[in-house]
This record gives sequence, structure tokens and C-alpha cells, in this order.
Amino acid sequence: MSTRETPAKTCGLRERKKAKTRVAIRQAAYRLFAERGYEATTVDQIAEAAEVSPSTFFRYFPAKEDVILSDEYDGALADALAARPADEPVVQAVRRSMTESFGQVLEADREELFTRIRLTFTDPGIRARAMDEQLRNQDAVAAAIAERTGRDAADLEVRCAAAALIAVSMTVMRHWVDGGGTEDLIALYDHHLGILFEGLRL
Amino acid sequence: MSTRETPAKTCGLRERKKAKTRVAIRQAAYRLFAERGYEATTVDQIAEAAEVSPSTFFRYFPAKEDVILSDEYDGALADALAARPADEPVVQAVRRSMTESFGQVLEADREELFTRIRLTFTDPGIRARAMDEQLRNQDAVAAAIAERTGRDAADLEVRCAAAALIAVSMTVMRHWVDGGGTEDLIALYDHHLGILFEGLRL
DNA sequence: CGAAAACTGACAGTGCACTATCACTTGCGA
DNA sequence: TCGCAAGTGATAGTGCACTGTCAGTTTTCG
Repeated sequence: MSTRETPAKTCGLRERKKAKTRVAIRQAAYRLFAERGYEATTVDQIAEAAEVSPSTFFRYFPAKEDVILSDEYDGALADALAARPADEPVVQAVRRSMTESFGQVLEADREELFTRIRLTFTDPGIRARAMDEQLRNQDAVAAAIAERTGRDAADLEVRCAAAALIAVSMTVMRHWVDGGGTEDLIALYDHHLGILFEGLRL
Repeated sequence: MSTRETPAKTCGLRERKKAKTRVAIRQAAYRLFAERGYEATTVDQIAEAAEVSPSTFFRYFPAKEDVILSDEYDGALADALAARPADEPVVQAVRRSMTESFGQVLEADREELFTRIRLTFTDPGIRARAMDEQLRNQDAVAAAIAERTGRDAADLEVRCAAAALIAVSMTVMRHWVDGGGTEDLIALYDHHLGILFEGLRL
């Protein structure tokens, strides 16, 4: 797991320290989660590993589970989608923005991303929290599709399309971690997202 | 919420009592969950509402969260799929088994099903547990597809197809509860599953 | 009916997430 | 450099999920 998380863009010493502490806590937490599982890891252990007091942990994260809620990556997909040229066909836009936003993170933090995704699928405690993110992502994609096609974001067909996209995305990730992260995630993505648009041939 | 849950097929008085208690606990739990939310409901409250002792609660359900793990419906989809004629094309088989297995439950227990699905999407505590069921269902469908097509169940394309199917299914359910359960679930299902096979036209 | 087995409730106790308080330290602006 | 605000740690305490034990009751079976 690398050292970087959010590039501290503020200059004050205080702010920098806070950012470092936040990262330290999160890294310690993920390391312990990976070692012994989410449920089996206590807040006290995380605090000790991060060399802060339990009180401080709760000052940074209102609850234990908030350590895994994806502040950083959250909305990345939606942003990438919004950034695609407006005249690009939806199919392309979705595919590209997914592979793009992933490519960035992959380069920057391959190890951390891998651990994170792996735990999302393997650790029962963490897996449980994944549903929320999935639903959020679905809604974001649905909104993007709606805007691009001029359809309503509440349109069930639009929402189904978004759901299918996210589902395929999750499945590809799951496969990727099952294979130890050795395969080319971008290629897997690109191929299987394409299948969705051609229709399931079964 | 109706009184029925699992038709007690055993004859001994003991067995019948146990089944009744189990149902009573579950119903009480769901009623309270619907009233005040999963997290805000304590085991003691459930026990009191079900007129048993807290000890007894834990004898029936090893943990609070097990009250919502779907013993009854679990695997219903997989079973329905397996029961479809082997020569039926996969597309049809999946669509039919989904609408079929749902139709049965709908007739038997519309209210309970509605509450259950609604909470799955609205209550954060319960929603968290839905991911596991989703993954299980995905794997079951993937297995069924694999068997029917002679492909490998671990084949990523097969798993993506299964994931997309389940995702659409979930989205339809979500829409259904958003609309208060008034729309024709089977029709929604049938239509949107079909779209998946024709390919997302966007 | 009588003994064995299953089931239940009451009670005491543990571990952990989370809160509240307060004295102490550290960075910041004047 | 001084005063203030922000951040930290220690401590004590709460609520709830969950465990273990034991005595009393109910069901079953010979």
C-alpha cells in the first residue's frame, strides 16, 4: 500500500498534519482488516497501529465503518462521465470514462486499489457496506445517461442500463482480484462492457 | 404481513411450536424494523414483541442480522432455473424462471414481500446485508447459464451476464417499491430483462 | 406413568462501539 | 512572544450484541 492518498493541497502545518493522521488511520485500518478481517479488528487496535488515541480515531471518523466509505474515489466515475465530450455516443462515453478513471487510480495506487477491491469482495464486514456505493454509482451513471440521451434519469430503462453497467463493472473487478490482479483490468473492462451493448448472446 | 411463512410439514407438536416461534420472531422483527429501522431496533425489543425471552431469540437466530438472511426465498431462483426444460433457450429460461418464482411468492405473500423488498432498499442496516444475497444469486444464475450453454461457470462472460441479469432484477424491484408496489412486477420484469438481450440501445 | 430429552427464561457477565468531559499540548495570528 | 483556538489523550461511562449457566417446564417415548 503506497503512502499517497489525497495530495495535501493546503499549506498550513495543521492541515498537513491532519491529512497525514487521516491517511495513517486509514492505512493502519486497511492493513489490519486485510490481516484479520473487518469485524475482528477493533477501533482500539486501529488507533494503536496508527499511533493515535481511540478518541482521535472517532474525531476523524464518526464511526468505524466510515473508514471504508470511499471519500476519495467516490464520484470519480460520475465526474469522468461528465467530462466526456457531449457529442460522444453514450456507449463510448461510459466505456472510456470507466477505463479512464480506473487507469488513473491504477497507476497511482495499484496496491492499495487491489487490497481495497479484494476486501470489498472477500471480507463479509466490508462487503456489506459495498451495496451503498453500488447504488450511488448506479444513480450517478443513470443521471449521466439521462443527460446525454435527453431521457429521464428516473426512467426505468435508463436505470436498468446503469445497473447493468455497474454490475458488469463489479464482476470484472471481482474476477480481477480473483486472478491476483495480474490481468489487464482495462482490457477486461473494455471487452465485457462492450458485450453488454451488443446484447447477451446466450 | 400475512401469517404464513414456511408451511410446517412436520407433525410433532414440538416441531410445530418451534416453527411458530421462528415465524413470530421474524414477523415481530420485521414489523419493528419497518417502524423504527434495523439499527434502532434492539434484540430485547424483538424478543418482547415476539413474546419470548432474549435467550430464546439467540437460540433461533445466532445473530441479530440472521433474522433478515433469507432462509426461505434463498435459492428459489436457482431452483426455478434448474426446473426449466433443458432444451429451452437460456434467454427464455431465465426470464420465465424469474417471473415464475416471483409470481408464486407474490400471490402467497404480497404484503410481506413488499415490506421485505422495501426495507432492502430503504433501511441502511438491512441494505448492507443485501450484497451477500446478490452475489449468491449471481453465482447461482451463472451456474445455471453455464450448465445450459456448456460453458464454464467461471467464464467471465457468463458471470457478467448473470450479474447484469441480477442487477436488472434488483433495479426493477427497486422501482416497484418506489411506486408503492402498484405496478405489475411480472410485466416490468419481463420487459426489462428482454432489453438486456437485445443490447442496450443508447 | 415415569424417565429422558428438548426447550425455555432468568441472570450474570464480556467485549466493543461510541460519547462526554477535562486537562494538556501545539500551531496560528496579532 | 503572547494569547487563543484547535487538536490530542486519558479516563470514565453507556448501550447493546452476544455468551454461559442453571433451574424449571414441556414434549416425547418406552
